[in-house]
Amino acid sequence: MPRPKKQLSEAALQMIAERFKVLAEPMRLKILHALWEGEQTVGEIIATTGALQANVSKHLGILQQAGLVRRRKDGLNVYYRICDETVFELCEVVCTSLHDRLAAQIGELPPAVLQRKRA
Amino acid sequence: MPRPKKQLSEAALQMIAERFKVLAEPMRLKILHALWEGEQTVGEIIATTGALQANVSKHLGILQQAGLVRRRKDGLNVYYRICDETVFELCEVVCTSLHDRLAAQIGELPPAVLQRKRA
DNA sequence: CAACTATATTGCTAATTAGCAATATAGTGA
DNA sequence: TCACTATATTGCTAATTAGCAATATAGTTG
Repeated sequence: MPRPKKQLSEAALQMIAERFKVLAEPMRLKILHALWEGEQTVGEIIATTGALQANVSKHLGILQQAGLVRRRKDGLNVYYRICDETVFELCEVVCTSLHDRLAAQIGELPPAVLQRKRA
Repeated sequence: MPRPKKQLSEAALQMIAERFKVLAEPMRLKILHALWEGEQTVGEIIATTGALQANVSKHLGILQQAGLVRRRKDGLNVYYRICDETVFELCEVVCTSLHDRLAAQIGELPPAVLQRKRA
């Protein structure tokens, strides 16, 4: 059955795609994940992610530009925190979708009759 | 207050980023939007989107590879339909987030005192 | 002021990819 | 078989970008 039509302009498509693009980098997801539990300094994020300082700084700039994180400066340190909670919702939806898809693919394979090894 | 820790492996981050990457192209969003109301042939999608045949075909291949759409062949035509409804949920969450962000930015500007023109 | 630390920026290179044009493939009908 | 239509694939080019190295900036402390 047909769905109700929703109109989407080229500009809207562009903006939506842009948001997805920001989230389409594993390192940025890693940084967001590091901020899951609360704000951190750049130095802490560097330590958590293992990335180089320049790259972390650039990614944080991109995340801030997209309005996903916020800066707070205190002395020499700069603290970043997530300011758009939909980030987590998006990742959760994607994770569920990926999980369902892989589970369905498993279901299409013949059942594993033999265990090759025992633990 | 700190959130409960959720573990995410590099492989998981990679897969999630990959999904976002597929959605990070306006033309692919346009194709998905065209399929919002139901399945369409490639020819119909070409007409709806205004893109060249080769590009539509390539994008459809990417969307199928990602498990977002399904092919059904009937004679000369190939019908595509969306097979992962989370696509719409993701776009809706993003739209809401973008809307909120822009509304907040408007709120930080001084109020528009004068109308430049009347309709 | 100088020396130090934390973060940001710039220049570069390699890899990815969207779009285009041309060609290939598959299904239909005469 | 041939001619035709719908879709897929391939080769190419231009644009984008992540990561790295080096440098610049800002804040602190002496």
